[in-house]
Amino acid sequence: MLKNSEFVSKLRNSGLRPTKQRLKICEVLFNRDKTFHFTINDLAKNISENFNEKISLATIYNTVHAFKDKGYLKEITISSDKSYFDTNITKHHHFYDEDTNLLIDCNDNEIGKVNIKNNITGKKISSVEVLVRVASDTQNQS
Amino acid sequence: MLKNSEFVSKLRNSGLRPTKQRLKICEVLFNRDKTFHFTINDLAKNISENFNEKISLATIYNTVHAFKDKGYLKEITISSDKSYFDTNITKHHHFYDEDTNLLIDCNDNEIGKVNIKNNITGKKISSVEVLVRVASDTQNQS
DNA sequence: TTAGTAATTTATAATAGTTCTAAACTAAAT
DNA sequence: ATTTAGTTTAGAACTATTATAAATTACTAA
Ligand SMILES: [Mn+2]
Ligand SMILES: [Mn+2]
Ligand SMILES: [Zn+2]
Ligand SMILES: [Zn+2]
Repeated sequence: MLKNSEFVSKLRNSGLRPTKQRLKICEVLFNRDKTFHFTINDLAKNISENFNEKISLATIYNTVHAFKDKGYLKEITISSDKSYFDTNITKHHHFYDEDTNLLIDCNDNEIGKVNIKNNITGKKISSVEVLVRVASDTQNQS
Repeated sequence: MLKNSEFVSKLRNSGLRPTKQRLKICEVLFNRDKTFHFTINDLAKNISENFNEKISLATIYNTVHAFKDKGYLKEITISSDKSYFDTNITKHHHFYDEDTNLLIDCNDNEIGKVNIKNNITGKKISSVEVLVRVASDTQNQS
């Protein structure tokens, strides 16, 4: 629930010029109560259907990647043919519903802390992500 | 370390005809001591460089997917632009070295059991996968 | 064996997500 | 105002993957 002037500052502070396109994307992504997951295609469709503005696909890609680089979005990879982005940038895990293709955040009461006992020598852990795939109880095992 | 006649049975038992191409792919994938991770491209290159046989890319895709469907391979998705396959079909987790783009299996002494306290109602867990991204200790935080 | 058939392979086209290009446009600095 | 560097854009290019449809091969049953 941030307002326009806050987005302007946020962008300026990140070295990104507050253009009309970026502000619209900020509004769509960050001006809401709850975080959510989206694909580039979702976002493009959302903007073109619900607003008069037409933002080119290239700009949507550029902006989403810029926001990811600045740490305002996280990227979640579930399958090789689609990339999901997450406006929840806190450390958390996911359920992936294979029936609906929907990503669902895990709370700490759903997945306990992952215990990493040994790491690769000379390397630093940059992230730890758990993906729990779930599917409808019926129609299993092909 | 399986031999040719074993691959023939394995394929027949799966309802797949033991063609020259499938047997060659079995040999490359399964006739070794240790499991490993590969991309379709790795596999295609491996076959074309190390053997006289020329297997079309379409057949490599078809075969790898057939093997995955039969449970002889697991697919691991790390980034949206490349899919990895794993000849280790046991439940296990991975380190992903962002410097070298290499996947490394985790042993149970490296990552403890993931504790899933609550699951989505009406859904069955089909897999639980942990991916630990690691990178060189120097040159962090862009 | 020898057809007959269904499965498989293959080259190639098509598709889809994403990145690149280079020209037009815009925000900020002087 | 003018300049400059950053940004947007349409469209081309790229890349991984899937689809197509004709040729080939593996199996079946006479
Ligand atoms: Mn793709
Ligand atoms: Mn792609
Ligand atoms: Zn999330
Ligand atoms: Zn593995």
